[in-house]
Amino acid sequence: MKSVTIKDIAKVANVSYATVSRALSGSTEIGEETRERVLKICRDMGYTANYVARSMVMKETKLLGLIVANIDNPFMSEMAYHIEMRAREHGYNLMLCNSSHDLNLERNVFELLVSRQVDGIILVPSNAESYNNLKPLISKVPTVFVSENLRDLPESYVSVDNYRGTHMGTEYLYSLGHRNILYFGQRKGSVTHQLRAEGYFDACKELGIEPNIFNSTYPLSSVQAGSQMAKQIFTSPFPYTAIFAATDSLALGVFAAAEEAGIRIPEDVSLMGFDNILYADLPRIRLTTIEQPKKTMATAAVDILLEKITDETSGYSHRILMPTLIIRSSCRDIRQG
Amino acid sequence: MKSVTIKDIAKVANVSYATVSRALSGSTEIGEETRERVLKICRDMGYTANYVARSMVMKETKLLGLIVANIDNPFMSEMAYHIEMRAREHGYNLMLCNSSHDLNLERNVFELLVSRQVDGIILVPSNAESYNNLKPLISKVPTVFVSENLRDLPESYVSVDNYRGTHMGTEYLYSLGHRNILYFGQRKGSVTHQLRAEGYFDACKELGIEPNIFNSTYPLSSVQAGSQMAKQIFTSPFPYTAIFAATDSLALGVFAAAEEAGIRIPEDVSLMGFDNILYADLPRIRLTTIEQPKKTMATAAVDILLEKITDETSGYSHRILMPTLIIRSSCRDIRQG
DNA sequence: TCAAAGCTCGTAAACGTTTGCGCATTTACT
DNA sequence: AGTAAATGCGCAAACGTTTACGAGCTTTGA
Repeated sequence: MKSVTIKDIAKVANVSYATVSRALSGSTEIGEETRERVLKICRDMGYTANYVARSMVMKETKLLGLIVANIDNPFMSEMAYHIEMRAREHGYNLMLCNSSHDLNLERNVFELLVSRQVDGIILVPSNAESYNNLKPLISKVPTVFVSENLRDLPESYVSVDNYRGTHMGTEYLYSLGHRNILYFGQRKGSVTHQLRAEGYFDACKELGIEPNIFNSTYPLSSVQAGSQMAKQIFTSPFPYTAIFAATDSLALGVFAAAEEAGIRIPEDVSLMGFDNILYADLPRIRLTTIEQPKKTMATAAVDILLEKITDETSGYSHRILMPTLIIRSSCRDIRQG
Repeated sequence: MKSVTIKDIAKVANVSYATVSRALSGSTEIGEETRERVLKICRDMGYTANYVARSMVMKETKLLGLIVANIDNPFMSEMAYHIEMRAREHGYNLMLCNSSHDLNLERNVFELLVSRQVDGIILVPSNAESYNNLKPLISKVPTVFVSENLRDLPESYVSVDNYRGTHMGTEYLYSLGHRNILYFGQRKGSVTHQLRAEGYFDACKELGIEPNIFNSTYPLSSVQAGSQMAKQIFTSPFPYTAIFAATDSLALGVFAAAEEAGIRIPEDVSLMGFDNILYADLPRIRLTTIEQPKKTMATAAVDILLEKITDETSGYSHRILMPTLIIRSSCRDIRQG
C-alpha cells in the first residue's frame, strides 16, 4: 500500500523533488525537456498526488461542507446534487453530513467540518433555530445558508421570494374562481413560513376574500402535518374550495387524508403546494405548486461561498430568487360558464 | 483567520507541544494536573484540532468516498443517508460524488478520491460496466460495491437476493389469481437484472404459467422505459392481468402510461415493483413491491469496508440480503368467489 | 542505601507537498 | 567583449500533527 511520492520520482529522474513539484504544477520556471521527462516518469510509475499534503502547505483543502437535515428528503437531495456538481466544476469536493433535525448533532458536525479544515460550509437549516444554534461557530469558516431566509441578519444566504410565491399562488387560485381558500402553514416560526403566510394573507386581502390559516403540531416539512390538518377539515362539510399547502410535503399529507376520507382532488377540492419537489410531478400526483428554482439556488450558493472564500473582505450577500408557478392538475377551474 | 495551533497552546502552557498532543489524545504518559491545565487552556483559547495535519502523519484520513450516479435518485439518497450515519458512528466522514451515469466522470471522481487519500470507497454503480471501467483503479484503495451483484468477481459487494425477490413476487401474484403476468425488464445486461428476470422466469415455469418478458431501449432505472413499454402494451386488448416491473421507477412509468390510456390500476391491471423506493409509499401510488433492505445494506457496506480498511489481508466478502414483499394496493385479488 | 523500575516530559524526526531564495548557466543588449 | 537580465534548478523551510527515544526525577524493593 506504499504509494509513490514526489521524492520517488525525483530519485529516478535524478532531479530535486522541487523540480518534480514544478513539473506537476505547470510552473514556468522549469525547462520543457525536463518537464516532459519527469511527467513521463510520473505516468510510468503510477504517481498520484497527495492532496492532504498539498492542503497542509497551501492552507486550503478545496473541500466544502454540506450540512442537510436528511439527504433522503427530496428537496435536500436535489439541492445536494446541484451543489456537488457546481462545486466540482470549480475544483471543490463535498463533505456530506446529515444533522437529522438535531441541533446538537448540527453543532457537532459543524465543528467536525471546521476541524477537517473545509474551506467553506453550505447549510440547509434543519429548522428555524439553526442560525442561533450555530452563531458562535460561523465566524470560524465562510458559511452560506440555503433556502432559509435570514431576513436582515449579517450572514450570507440564498432563498426564494417566499412572499411572492404564495401571493402568486393565491392569485392563481382566485383566477380559477376560488373565493374560499384555506392555507396550511403558520405565521410564526421561521421567517420562511412567516413570509409565505403573509404572501397568502395579503393576497387574500387585496382580492377581497377571507384568509384562513391552519396550523399543525407537527413540523411543516412533514406529511403528517398535512394529514392532521386535512383530517380536521374533512370531518365537517366544507364551504372552501381550495387548500394552499405551505409545502409540497404537506400537500402529500392532504392527498393521503383525502384518499381516506373519499374526497377527490381536484374534483371536490383544489390543492396547491410549494417547493416543487421531485414527488410533485409523479403520476397520479401532478401537484400544481410554486417552484423553488433549486438548481439556480444551488449554483448561487456555491458561487457566493466561493467568493467569500477567495475574498475574505467581501462581506455578506442576500440572494432572493424568483419562484414560478407550475401548473399541473391538482387545481380545478370552478368558474361557471 | 489564523487559527490557534498546538504550538500556541504549548507556549502559554509552558510545555513542549508534544505534551499538548498527549493531553489531547488521552495518552497515559502525562500527569493528571498538567493534562487538566493544558486542556483548560485549549478551551480558553478556542483550540480546534487540525485533521489534515493529523491525517498527514497518521496516514489515514478517516474519510470514505461515496460515488453514486445521482444523489437525487430516491434509492441513492436513501442509501446515502444510512451510509453517512453509519460511517459517522465509526468516526468516518463522507465525501459525496455524483457520476451522472457517465463512465468517464466515474473514473475521474474515483481518481480524485484516491488523491484525496480517502481510506475507502463505497460505490453504487451507475451501470453494468462500472466494474470493468474501474478495474485498474480499485486496487489502489479498499472498495465495496453496493446494490449491484458482481456474481463471483473477487471484489466485495453487498446486494439483495434479486432472484428470490422476483420469484417471491410472481408467486404472490399467482396467489392472487393472476395467470398471465408480464415482466418489464431484461435477461441480459447487468447481473442484477439477469437475476431478477430469471427469478420471474423460473417461478413462472414452476407455477406452470407462461413467462413474458418485455424490454426497453431506455435504461431500466428510468420512468421513461416503463412508460414506453406500457404504451406498447396498452394499445392492444390485453389477455394479461398483471405487470411485474423490474424497478419501482419502471412501475412509475407504467402508472403514467396507464393514466393517459385510461387504464386503472389495480382495477384493470395489477402492478408490482421492485426496490421500494420512497416514492412507492406515496398517497395515490401505494405500490406493492419488493423491498431492498436499504438500511441493512448501507450498514453492511460500511462495516465490510471498515473491515477491509483495518485488516488489509481480510480478502473480500459477498453479502446477499433477503428481500421482503411489501403489500400495498397496486395488486388486486382476481380470484372468483 | 542503592539499583531497578516507573512516571512525566522534552527533543526531534517524519508525513508529502509548495515556494522563496540563491546560485550557476545561458541569453540579450550595448 | 562585457555587463545585465533571464532562465533552470537545487536547498531548505514551512504547514500542524504524532510518536519513538531518551533524560531526569521519583518511587519501589531488598
